[in-house]
Amino acid sequence: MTDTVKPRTSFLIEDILSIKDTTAFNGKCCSQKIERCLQWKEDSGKLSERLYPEEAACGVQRETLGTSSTSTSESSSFSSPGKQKRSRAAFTHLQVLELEKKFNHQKYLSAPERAHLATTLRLTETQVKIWFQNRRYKTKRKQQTSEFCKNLYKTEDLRDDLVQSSFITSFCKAYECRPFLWDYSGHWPTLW
DNA sequence: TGGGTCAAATGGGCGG
DNA sequence: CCGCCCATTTGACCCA
Repeated sequence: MTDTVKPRTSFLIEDILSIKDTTAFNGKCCSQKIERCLQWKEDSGKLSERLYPEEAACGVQRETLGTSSTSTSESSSFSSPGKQKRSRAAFTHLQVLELEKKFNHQKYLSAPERAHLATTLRLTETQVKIWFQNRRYKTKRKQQTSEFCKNLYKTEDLRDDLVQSSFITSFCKAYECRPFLWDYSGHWPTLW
């Protein structure tokens, strides 16, 4: 895996505005989702099974996961036909703690290691894989942001100016959340 | 209760 | 085909 950083994507205003419209359920994905769902069940084994509402809408029944996902939303997500919601497991503190511990030790897991960790934490292999993926991305983004802000302070030489430095701090936070919204090609960063 | 934030999950693109 | 990165969506939670 390389660590090369792709150039930041530039978006047109229309692109940004259309983002919300791209999330409608796409029927074409159905068979693919069922496949994923079956993979999920395989991953889960005896420990737990979870199917997404979307798959359920395709004729597959859904069960709960052994993590602390709230049951209120679980039941409500099926009460309104036509509107499918995906469920989102909230990992327990212990699970996160163990994942973090492992991540601090190694950023990438081999398949056997992942399987072992998944069994230990009562998670699926997919969940562990995705968690590590997200964690690496988060780490990288944080690193990029701090690097970026360091340069910003340097170039603007505003370390002693309280008002402007607090502006930069706010900007850095905004940049970390949604870097694609900003254009930093000019003297000061501007929204696209 | 609405807005902000966090993080699990999705999906596209890519490389091995 | 699988795992990765990346960007994004979205459910859950928190707080003013």
